[in-house]
Amino acid sequence: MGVPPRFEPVRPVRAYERIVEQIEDRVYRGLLAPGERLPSEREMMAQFAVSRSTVREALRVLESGGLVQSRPGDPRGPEIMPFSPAALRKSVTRMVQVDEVGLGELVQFRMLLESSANLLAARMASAEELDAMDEALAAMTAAIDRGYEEFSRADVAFHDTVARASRNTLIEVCSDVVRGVVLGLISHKIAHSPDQRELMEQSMRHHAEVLDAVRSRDGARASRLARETLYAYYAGYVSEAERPMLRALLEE
Amino acid sequence: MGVPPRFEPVRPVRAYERIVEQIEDRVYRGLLAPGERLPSEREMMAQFAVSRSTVREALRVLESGGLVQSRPGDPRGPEIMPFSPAALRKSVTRMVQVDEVGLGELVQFRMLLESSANLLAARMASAEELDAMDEALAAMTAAIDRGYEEFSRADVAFHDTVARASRNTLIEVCSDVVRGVVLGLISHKIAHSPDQRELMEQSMRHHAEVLDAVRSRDGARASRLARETLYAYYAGYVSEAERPMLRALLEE
DNA sequence: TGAGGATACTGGTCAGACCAGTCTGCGAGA
DNA sequence: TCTCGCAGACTGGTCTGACCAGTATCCTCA
Repeated sequence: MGVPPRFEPVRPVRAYERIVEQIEDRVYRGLLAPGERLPSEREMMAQFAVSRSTVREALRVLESGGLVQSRPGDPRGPEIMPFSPAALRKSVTRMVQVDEVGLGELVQFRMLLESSANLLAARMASAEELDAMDEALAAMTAAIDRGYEEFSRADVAFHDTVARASRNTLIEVCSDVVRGVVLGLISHKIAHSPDQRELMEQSMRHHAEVLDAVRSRDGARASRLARETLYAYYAGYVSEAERPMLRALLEE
Repeated sequence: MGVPPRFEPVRPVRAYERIVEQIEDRVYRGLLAPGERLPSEREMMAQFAVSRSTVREALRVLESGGLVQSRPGDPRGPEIMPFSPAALRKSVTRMVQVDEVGLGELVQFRMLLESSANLLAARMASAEELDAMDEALAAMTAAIDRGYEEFSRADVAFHDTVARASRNTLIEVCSDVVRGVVLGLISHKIAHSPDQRELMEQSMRHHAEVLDAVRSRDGARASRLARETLYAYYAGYVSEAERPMLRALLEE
């Protein structure tokens, strides 16, 4: 039953890291809420008993993580920010940029997320949430004449409404992030597509079907629709080699 | 068809951000590969024509994003790091810490990820990958007598093998991250549980079943097993109010 | 009462310095 | 000839002190 002695590699702990930890900890424990302010750099330098450069390095790290934001000239000091998926988005974007994941994997992941979101929405959505979906769909219909840019915004809003109805913040945020990255990869292709209007109308029909399935509480159908729709919409942009992995999510 | 003039809020661009961008860009375009080195701070300060503090702030941001790593005394300069899910993990951990998501949502998300991973593994796993799963399962059996710590490690390895067989890096990484966060939240409860051994043996049986389903290419069963197993294992740690959302993923 | 500017702050950047640590290469000893 | 050990030239981490361009505030003056 002897547990072998497992040692962890040690890294020198730098002063600015300790500062980051202290501030993170305070935020995590709710002692520092979004909207509240940190002391000014010069005051923190006194409180932490370090130089201003050290304080600033800590602030840069916190800022890059989206936890705080500094604005020059603001006498109230750096602001604690509410959670934002920006950091997540950046991580995923990075994975894509370094070719750690390809478009096929992204689309597959999105199929997985949206099919689950639809399933859960069909099973848990409240009457108000169903109404919100109605409105979002109407907004899409209205936007179809105002160009792809506007339509895309309305489209995103619809997906957001459904994702929110899934009652799972993680699904909501991840859907948002992955959708954003996918669109970033191919939006230029869509924007230059000759049959834009056809694409929009097709998209409309699909979304109407999804809403119908959600409204009639048919989770299985809503879930399947998400996968089929995404496949129909994106398979053309995915390399032949990656398409089988998308199809693997269709059958069942 | 008039697109309303959409302006974006402007933020002052700071010098260190431009440095971060330049380096990120070089990494994304493959001009700077993992293992390669950045010039020393003093040399970058000359190349970018800024002061060392500015270079250092840029390096801190890159380092907090896991892109580079500095080690004092290393004459080769900061190292470009391979992709690591650490940044993702931190984002998710942060969401959990600020109560943006609860244990229920985490477990639900994990059910979703692992059920998909199992499904895909059943449909795509190669013979080698099946063998690797066999080995991982054997390692678990062997670890059961060596305490929870060791067993848990083997357990993680098994899940990793399955996730890898799904052929989707995003699923693999997210599973890893979410599993880690969940375990971080409740591992102390398990470690102090009186019926540890019973838990481990139950876990073994479940994993054997999963492997069986994957081997016989029964994706639907492998997928369902993941959801059921996770529910059985974790529902007890989830608040009553959140349990229905887990059960919503069980039926079908 | 209202508009104006002085003031005291803020963060962003710079310059130059010291320290502890690591790596390298040279030379002394075997 | 080979090995060991030490000196030096680097590295990053931190500090001090300074300047600048902004912003918020308040106080004065019309």
